[in-house]
Amino acid sequence: MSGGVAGHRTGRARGLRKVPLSDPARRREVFDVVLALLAEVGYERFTMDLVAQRARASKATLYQRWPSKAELVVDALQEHQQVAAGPEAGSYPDDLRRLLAAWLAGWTERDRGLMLALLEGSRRDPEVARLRRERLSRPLRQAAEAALARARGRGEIPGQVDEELLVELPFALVLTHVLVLDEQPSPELVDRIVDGVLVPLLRGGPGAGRSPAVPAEGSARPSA
Amino acid sequence: MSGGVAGHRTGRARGLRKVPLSDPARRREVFDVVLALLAEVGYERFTMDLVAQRARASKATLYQRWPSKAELVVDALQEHQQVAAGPEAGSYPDDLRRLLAAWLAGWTERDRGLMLALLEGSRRDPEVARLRRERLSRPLRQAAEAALARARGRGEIPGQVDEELLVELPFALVLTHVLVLDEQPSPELVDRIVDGVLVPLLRGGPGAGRSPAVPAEGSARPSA
Amino acid sequence: MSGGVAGHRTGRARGLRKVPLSDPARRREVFDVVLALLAEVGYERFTMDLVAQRARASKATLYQRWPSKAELVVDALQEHQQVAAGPEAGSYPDDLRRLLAAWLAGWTERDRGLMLALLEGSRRDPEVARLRRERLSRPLRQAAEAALARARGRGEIPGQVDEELLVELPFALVLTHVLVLDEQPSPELVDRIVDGVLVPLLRGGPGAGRSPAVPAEGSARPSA
Amino acid sequence: MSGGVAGHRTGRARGLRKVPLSDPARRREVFDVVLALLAEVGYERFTMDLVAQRARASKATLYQRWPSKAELVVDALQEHQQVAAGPEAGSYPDDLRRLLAAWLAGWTERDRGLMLALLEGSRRDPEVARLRRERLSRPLRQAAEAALARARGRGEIPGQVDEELLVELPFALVLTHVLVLDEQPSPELVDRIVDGVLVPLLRGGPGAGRSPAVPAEGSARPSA
DNA sequence: AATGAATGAGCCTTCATTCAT
DNA sequence: AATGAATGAAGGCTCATTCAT
Repeated sequence: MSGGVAGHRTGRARGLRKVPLSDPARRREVFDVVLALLAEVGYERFTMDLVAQRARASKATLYQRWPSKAELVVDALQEHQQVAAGPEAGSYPDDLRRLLAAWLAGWTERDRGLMLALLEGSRRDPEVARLRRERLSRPLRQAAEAALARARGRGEIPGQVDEELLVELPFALVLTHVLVLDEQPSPELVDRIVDGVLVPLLRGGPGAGRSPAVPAEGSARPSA
Repeated sequence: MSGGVAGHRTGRARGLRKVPLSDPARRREVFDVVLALLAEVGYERFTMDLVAQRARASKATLYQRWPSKAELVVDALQEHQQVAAGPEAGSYPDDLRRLLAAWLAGWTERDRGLMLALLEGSRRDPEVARLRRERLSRPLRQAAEAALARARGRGEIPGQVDEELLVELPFALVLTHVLVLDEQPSPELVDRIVDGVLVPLLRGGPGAGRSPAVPAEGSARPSA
Repeated sequence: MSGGVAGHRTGRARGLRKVPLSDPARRREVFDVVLALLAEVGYERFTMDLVAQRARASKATLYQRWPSKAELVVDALQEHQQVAAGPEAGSYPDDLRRLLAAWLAGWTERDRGLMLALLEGSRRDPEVARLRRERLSRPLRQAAEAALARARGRGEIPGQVDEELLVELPFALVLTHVLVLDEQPSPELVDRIVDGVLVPLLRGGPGAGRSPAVPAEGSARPSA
Repeated sequence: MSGGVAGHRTGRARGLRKVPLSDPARRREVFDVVLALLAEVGYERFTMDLVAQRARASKATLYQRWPSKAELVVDALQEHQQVAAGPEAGSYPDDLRRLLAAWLAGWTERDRGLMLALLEGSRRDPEVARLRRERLSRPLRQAAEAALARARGRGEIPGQVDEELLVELPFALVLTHVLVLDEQPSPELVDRIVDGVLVPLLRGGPGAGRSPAVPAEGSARPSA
């Protein structure tokens, strides 16, 4: 009664014991379906029928565990959140490089769609909106702010720079690339953001921003 | 009472003269309803019934002018976009300040929702996606790139700066504030972006870069 | 203000004087459109919009002349009827051969569809049903009955033969081929009916049915 | 009165226990409604709403079992068809007499309408057309052709007779009476067809044709 | 606890018909 | 007399949710 969840399609016509939704693995299975669907079609076109079908459960069963579509979505989203581990490098740019890399590392194709679904669902369901803020924005922001604090301590931040925007900057750029430009975020993008924006931005300050590999301009690609 | 087969409905509830949709003012009226609705509920939950109701038209009438929901939306969006007139100030930061200010000037509460609806609709309808790129993103980007070209001509852009990201930067920050942080964009935000990010970013000055007149890349075209 | 109707599409963008529906040629033009449409899509899917579009008239104009879709259809059908000229040959089979040939001669692709439309429309509109009986069934039946009377006079009809069915026979076969088998009626079919059914049927009788070209069996094709 | 936002509708009007569509009897019930409706109004005016109403089911329920109107119609028609058991009498006329009697035996008033609906639906939906051919026309035709083969074996068919038309003949006459003449088919009609047409047609006897055992053409197969 | 089945309330789109010019 | 435009009433199909087993 727990066994490897085994979500394959290997002709499970009849001979599969029904796994209750109370089983954590089964739950995860459902969440996977939910997240995949959200990413694929967005919040509004996400239907309980689709979930039931793909998760090989009946809608009634789903409704027994989650009282509404909104709650199922929120619950799935909640579980999904992986808090980025706080990095600690020697300089703000490098801290950010790691932070962003860690953030993007967990991204699959679907997270791009999830991002959109999250924004879309926020309008319909305040709970989704809260989740968006708490789970997506805040942790990253906090990690970035911690890095900022360290940088400030080291005197890396020029006085003229708006610190709040500085923190938002990298995420804003990634978001724009993902949402508006339909791009899949890449490690190169991280480097371009750090070397092409953050480093120059911090240069004027006391700490006179040191930057590891400075690739002049454009879509630089430090080959090592 | 309760018999009566059909035929009641005391025509034209509020003494409103029938104004044809061909009338430009009436069209604008409908577009206003469409945009407001889009902003309120998003693309999927936007219904023709709602439009008809609010615009005091019949669905059939709407369908006479626009062959589908998608086309009505696209048409309304199209009409709505006012391309910001190309600013021309003495410095890149000031150019951008004007550009952003012009962009945000037309923003009402609803434009946040519109932005989201556009993103949402893009996934469902390729036509909406195309529109978003061509009519909404491109003009802004071009204006910003023109400003960049002039700045480059003046030697304002340090060589290390990633020019593409530089162009995206201000918009990305606005977008983030609007979409993710639920903020209404304000003139102060513009100033913070310009003074707290752009200016410091460009501080290195010409010396840090290369010769003043390098048209590097993009569709930049030095003023001749 | 009458001129050759000229129903071509030769770029009649603007420069075409509006021809009133009172003009007989214009009426015929409309009827042509109606009949073509009926044949193409049947009675139910026939729409006033389609008529208006193809006839380059406005629906309101059509409604001015014909108070309803049903009446337009009926009127068009009425005009369309060409009464088959009564033939007069030396024998019943030859009479029928001519009669059927004359009937089918006027058939175009569209008449097959019209036949169906007529049956379909009969259910909805009693007037169409009446038309069907009066205009389609009766004239043919009368011509055939006249031929039968002559044949009877000549002693061509064996006593055992059911005369009513004998009259219906050829039409029934044509109808079946057209409606049920989706075939376009051909001159060969007429010969097969006359030589392969009528002639043998009359053989036993006093007149001992003479038949011009007797092609043994199957889909005979008298080459001359 | 007139206030109340929603939620009235005193459930299940007539104390009808909810019987699932999976129940065969319930299915038959729905099919009865479908067939009756088709017969009454034809294919185009047949609506899912009407079916739902009369069958006391909800449209959504119907759509759960049948993915489209076309499929519901086809399914109902399919179930309805009872292939006439192959008769086997001593002579072709008697064989046909039985075949026709069996065919018409199941006919109710509504089958006339059904026939029309089938013809009508065939134009709109190829699936209906296929069904009509395969399920309705073919079985009859095959039974008739089998009878013909036996008759041929017995030397009943005069050589001059067009065998294909001979097979179609009785059905064509019935169809004409039913569809064009608005008659309800009666046992008398069968006798008139057999005695007044078939018998005289075959009177010439074997001598008029050729040797008794000529399997000429078609899918005829002399009884071993 | 899981599920097959049912359903009210829409949603997009179309059609015959009527107005106002 | 002709037409551009408007519209109530459907019609096919879908979705979140609830029953009954």
